[in-house]
Amino acid sequence: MDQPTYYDLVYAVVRQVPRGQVTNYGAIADFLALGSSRMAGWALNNCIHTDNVPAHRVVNRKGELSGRHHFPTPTLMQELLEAEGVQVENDRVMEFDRLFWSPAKELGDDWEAF
DNA sequence: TGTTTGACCACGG
DNA sequence: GCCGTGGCCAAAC
Repeated sequence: MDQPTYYDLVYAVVRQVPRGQVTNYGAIADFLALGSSRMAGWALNNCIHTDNVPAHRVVNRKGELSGRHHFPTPTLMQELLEAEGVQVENDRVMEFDRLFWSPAKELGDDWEAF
């Protein structure tokens, strides 16, 4: 395969994000011990080659839809979130603190089992 | 093979 | 509370 292992881990974590909730790059990077949040972004950048990865549920630490421009259409990310009941305004997730989903907190440190 | 960039984050001013 | 800088790792040029 032409994709490194941690890419699959990022995809798997993103797939575990419940509908109607969101997470951020830092949480994923820290949970997978990638070493830097940018790796999460790089992995998500490659997710365009992979299906079943709800990348619209991944935003930056401010709750902004930083990756919307990488979607097929800039508005698709917001559309998907709103379709799941997440209020999005001015390209930012409303009540982001309440909708935030932490993999380390929900899945636990001994995840890895997939 | 060295430099630049990237869907970021934390810290300091 | 906003802006600039550093750090982090990997891939593209």
